[in-house]
This record gives sequence, C-alpha cells and structure tokens, in this order.
Amino acid sequence: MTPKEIQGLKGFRDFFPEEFALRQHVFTAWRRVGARYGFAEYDGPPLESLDLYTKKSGDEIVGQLYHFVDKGGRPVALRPEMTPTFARMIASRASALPKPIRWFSIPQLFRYERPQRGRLREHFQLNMDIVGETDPLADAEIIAAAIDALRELGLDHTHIVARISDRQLLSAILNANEIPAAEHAIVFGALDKLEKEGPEAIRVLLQKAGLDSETSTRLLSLESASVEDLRAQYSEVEGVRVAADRVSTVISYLEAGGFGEYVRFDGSLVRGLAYYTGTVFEIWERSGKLRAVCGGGRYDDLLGALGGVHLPALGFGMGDVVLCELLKDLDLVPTEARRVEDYLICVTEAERAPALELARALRERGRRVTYDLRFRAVGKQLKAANQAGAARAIILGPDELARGVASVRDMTSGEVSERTLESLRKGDHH
RNA sequence: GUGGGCGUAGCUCAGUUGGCAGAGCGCUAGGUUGUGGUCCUGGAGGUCGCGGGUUCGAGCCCCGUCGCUCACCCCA
Repeated sequence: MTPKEIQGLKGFRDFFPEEFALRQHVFTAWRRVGARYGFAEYDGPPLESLDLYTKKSGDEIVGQLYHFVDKGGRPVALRPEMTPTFARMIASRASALPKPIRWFSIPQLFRYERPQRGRLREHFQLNMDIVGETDPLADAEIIAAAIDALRELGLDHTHIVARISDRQLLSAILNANEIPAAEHAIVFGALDKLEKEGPEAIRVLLQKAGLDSETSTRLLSLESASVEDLRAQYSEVEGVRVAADRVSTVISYLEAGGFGEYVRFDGSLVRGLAYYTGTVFEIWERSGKLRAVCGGGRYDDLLGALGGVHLPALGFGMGDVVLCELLKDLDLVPTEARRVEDYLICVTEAERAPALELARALRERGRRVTYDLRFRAVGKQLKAANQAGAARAIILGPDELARGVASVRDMTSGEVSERTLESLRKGDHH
C-alpha cells in the first residue's frame, strides 16, 4: 500500500498462517494418498538449465519461462513444469529402478504470464507418474489416484467429474473424416473450446478451418457420444476400434474400483500439451465455472525424447490454486486446529520457576504449551489464554503450590478443578 | 500481447453540489492489584496508490503513471 514498502512480486503469494494452514491441509492430504497408492515422493531443483526446457520440450512453454543468466554465465530457468526434471531423473537411473516406477512430487512451479483467477506466476502442483507399464490398468490407477487426491479433501462425485478420452481415438476419427493431418491441431484447438463456448461458436471455427457442415456436426456430436456409439459409427476403422477398446477398458477398471460415478467418457476432450499419446483426462468441478483442477494422460514417447530412455509413462498434474478456490467455494476449508492445549498462568512472579518446570514436563510429553512472556494480572493472562485458543488454563498460585496442586480451568466449559502437579507432569487420568 | 473494472486504516467499506479524514471488525491499554469470552471507556494506526494539472480550496474534477483484479490470447 505505502509506496516505500517493497511489495511482493506480481503473481506470487505470501502465505499468512491461515493460508499456510490450508496449504498444509492440501499437501498432507496429497501425501496420504500418494502413500496409500504406494508412490514414493521425490523432488528436484527449482532452478534448471534453460536447455532442459528449450531443447526438446513443447515450444509453448518457452515464451513464458522465468529465465536469466547466472553469475557463471549459464542460462538458467525456474522450472515451469516437473516433467523434464522427472524425465532426467528417471533416465539417469532407468536401468536400476524396478518397474513400474511410481513416484510423486509437490513442486513449486513458475511461469511468467499475466495472473488471473486460478492462475498465478507460481503455484504448487501434485505430480504423480507411473513409468514402465503400458497396460490400461496403469491408466486406471493414475486416474483413481487423482480422484482420491480430491476425495481426500472432501470432494465427491457431486462436485467433480473426470472426463476421459484417448488422444489416438480423436486422431483416428479425424483421419476417418478425411481431415488432413495438418488441420488436426486447429480442430483439436476448436474442440478444446467446446465446453466453454458452446457448439454454435465451435461450428463456426470448424467451418473456418475448411470442414463441411456434415463433418462439423459429426465432430460436435463427440461430446455426447458414448464409446459404443463411436465404435459402431466407425466400426470399419481400426484405429478407432483399438483406441475405443482401450478407453472402455480403462473406464471399466475405474468402475470396478468404485469410481464409476466420478468418470465420464468425453470424446471431445483435448489436452493442450502435444506430447500425449494415449489416454488423456481432466478433472473438472461439475459446474465448469473454474478451469480444470487436474489434467494428465499417457506420454509413451516423451521420456525417450527428453531423457533418451524409451519407457512408457503416464501421469497427471494437479495445481493448488484452482483447488483451493474450489475448496473455499464449497466451504471445505477446515477450521483452524487448536494451536495451544495448555496455557500456564502464574498468580505471582514466585510461581515462574515451577511453571517453567511444568511447561518443560508437559512439552516433553508432546503437549502444546504456552504462557505469558511477561508478568501480568491473572485476568489478563486468562484473556490471553482465551485468545490463544487454549483448551485449558493451568493456574499456579502460592496457595496451590504450597499443597503441590494447580487449578485447572477448562476453557470451554469454564469448570475449575484441582490437579496435583505430579499428575499434570505425568499426564495421569486425564 | 489485447480489452474492461477497481485503488481511502491490518480487513470490509462509507465519504453528499469540491469545504476539518470516517465507521464496523481487528489490534492495544484500562475498568483498583487470584479467574477469560459479554459489556463499557480510552489509544495507536491513513502523504486518500504515485506524479502533475484545474481551483481560494481536491479523497472527489482532468491528464499521466504504477498497482490490483476480471476476461481474452495461451496454457498448468
């Protein structure tokens, strides 16, 4: 506010205790799910050689990198995504790691672009990946983990839905409609906007791309078509059959695993990143007001391109910004946990030494203990105890001390009882 | 990169035709010295984003600028 103050950078966040608590809430939920699916956590450096992103990765990212030349003259960049680092790490130990590799990470990622709702210049993202397995069960497993990462935070099938498709399915359908390969990217781009802008706007885009009205109608029907519809419609096209079989296998595994209400086939789904080779999916809040909360898919060629090891892989990224917006909208942010259990109060300064001794004993037992850092009237100390959210106040005065006891006030009920110092120290019958 | 909206206390915001800078919440200190929450009283805290212009006088009008925000582009 004051111009003399140095403000935080645009698009970067300060985490005040309240916000940090939410962040921790999300991270610990993600870690629980990662552990539950047998994934190991890893991390890499937030600063990487610029080459890692410019050489082989998708060109889209490069224009939005935070990059500079370091003091040694090396071009470096803050990581905009985790996959290149992941690929390098996998490649360096590829032959030593038992497959399939199941790893997850919660990196902070950086991108230089204009901030807006649900998108900043920095965010944290849960990345989960499986390497070394082509079976569709791996695809179902990674999608299930993504859904559970959200369920763990209180979201259920009434809030979210996973849209699932297959990159090759859409390619095969475009080929079957005799759309030249050069036009695919444009058509992908148009279909990507379908959810947001509605069929009429997309029809205009498709026809601008040179598609006739019949073909446009067929493509627009993808959004509502079932896998069976497509299999019937393109029964003579092998590419469609193979991809359709794969998608329905993935979905049937998810249904068997109890995720049926969370998943929906959506043939019009397109993921922006070009490196996906098979299953693609996105998880959306049902109303569609926010952007996707999670996206991922299979990228069987990417590790070869980036790291030189030819291993099939798949994974997803789930950002914290949109997710936290969603949790707030749905009132799923937990209230602050009790910070303090015991608040120690001295009636006179003479009780300080025994109070410190008691504090130490209680803290040794893992209790959260605090007290006034300067001597004040008992009323003030109780006020402070209340403000600190203490569960109980332990009052030490000359009278009690002479008898080896303390007055313990339950801050919720207001009830006061006497406890011996010995039992407080040991934590007996509480 | 393009276009809209908004900048007044830590937060949410009032501020009339241009005439002494405000409220609520929060913070803090008291309400006679061994018992919190409620209540009462006081206090701190603002170059009205910044710079220029118009005017006797600008939070208010004009110009510029910076910041925030939403959308587009693109994408996570």
